[in-house]
Amino acid sequence: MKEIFALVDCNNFYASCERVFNPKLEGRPIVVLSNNDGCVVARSNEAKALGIGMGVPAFEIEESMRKNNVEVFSSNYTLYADMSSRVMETLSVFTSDIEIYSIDEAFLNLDGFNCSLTDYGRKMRQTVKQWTGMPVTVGIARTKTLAKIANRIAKKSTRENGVLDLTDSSCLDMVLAEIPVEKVWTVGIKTALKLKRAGIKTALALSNTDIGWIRQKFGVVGVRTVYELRGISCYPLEQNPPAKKSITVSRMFGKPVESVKELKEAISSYASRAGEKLRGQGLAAGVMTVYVTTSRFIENKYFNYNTVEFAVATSNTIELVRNACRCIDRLYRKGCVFKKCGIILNGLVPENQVQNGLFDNVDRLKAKRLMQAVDAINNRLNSPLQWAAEGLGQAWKVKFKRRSNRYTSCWDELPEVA
DNA sequence: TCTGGGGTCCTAGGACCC
DNA sequence: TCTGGGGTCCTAGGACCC
Repeated sequence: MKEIFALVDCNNFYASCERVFNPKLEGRPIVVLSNNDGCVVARSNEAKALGIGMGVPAFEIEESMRKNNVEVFSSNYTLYADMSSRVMETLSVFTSDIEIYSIDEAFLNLDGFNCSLTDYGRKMRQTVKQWTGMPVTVGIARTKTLAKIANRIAKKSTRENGVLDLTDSSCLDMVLAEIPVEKVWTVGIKTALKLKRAGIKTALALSNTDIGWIRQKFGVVGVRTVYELRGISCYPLEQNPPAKKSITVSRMFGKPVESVKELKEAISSYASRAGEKLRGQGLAAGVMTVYVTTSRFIENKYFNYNTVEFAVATSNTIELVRNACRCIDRLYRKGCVFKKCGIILNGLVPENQVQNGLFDNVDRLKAKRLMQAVDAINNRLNSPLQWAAEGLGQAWKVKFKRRSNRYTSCWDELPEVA
């Protein structure tokens, strides 16, 4: 039996989140910036119309944004995460076969629905808007790749009214002929360049390419993409996402770091956050990698990393912090101006399946109780506890100068009605 | 002065074994 | 002591996604 996928995608998600709680922003150009207010990560349609590109460094367009009265926001991840779960919860009313693909996208299986899929898509769209305030677009097709394309067209064309069903469409070839090959899902910048050099410029041309040639030049990923464009599904709906294979915490510094002391404070803070993530998912890590780097944009770049293997997989913050600091001792180089460091945890295993070591003399039960107590307090009270190793001044900490309120998750920041 | 963060999958090549 | 070849496992790096 052939499948039917719907891709529901929030429009300009971060920008729309800001608008939901601030109606004055309706019709205004909005831009949301990355950590440290570094570069543009989301734009409202009005901002796109002004020619503001995705990923552009904020300092380059400061002047033009001021001139055009663009509303600028720092990222407010707490707000976005909460809005995301509201949208996903609403969507799951329409089918339980749902895959949350990213913070602002979900694939739904609409197989076997005995109704007009376009009407059903419109109903979803209206309901999400009414219940959460979030505008979404729906693309429907036989494969995930084609659903992505349907969604793209529905977003661009006002005629579709936010929903496009390409299932068994007689004009699929015409549609694909209009899609530049670099806009196809899984075709990135490098692949697009190679394809274009071979004369393949549209999604239609790609779907008509010889499979053997694709296999040789682009491996199995390329082959899957071609099949998906032909309507043969290669990527099933993933309802129970597989367990995480790695956990990363890394940040650019709010201000450059030159001392080993500050570097250790920062890595301690990230290690602590990584520990929270581990325990939140019921996992323990067997391997830890710490890295440090100077700016990518200078000569004499310095990047280096150090990896530690734990004899017994751990989720104990004290152990993570101690080892992360030892890594910093090995990585630190005097005279370098560091811009970023990070910690990556690998070898993840469920906490209750950790292999104990023969010569392990750590009181793991005691450590576990301590972590549980810390997590309980931090979860309940907006994270008042932090480790001494994280330091007090924290000048390196990420800057969010223009952050909006956490309207939905913080008592002190609820929206007020005058 | 100012350029994000967190993931996954695939492949090539080296190490190692038989 | 010398030789060939095939298989597996692991890892680093590339490419991509949002």
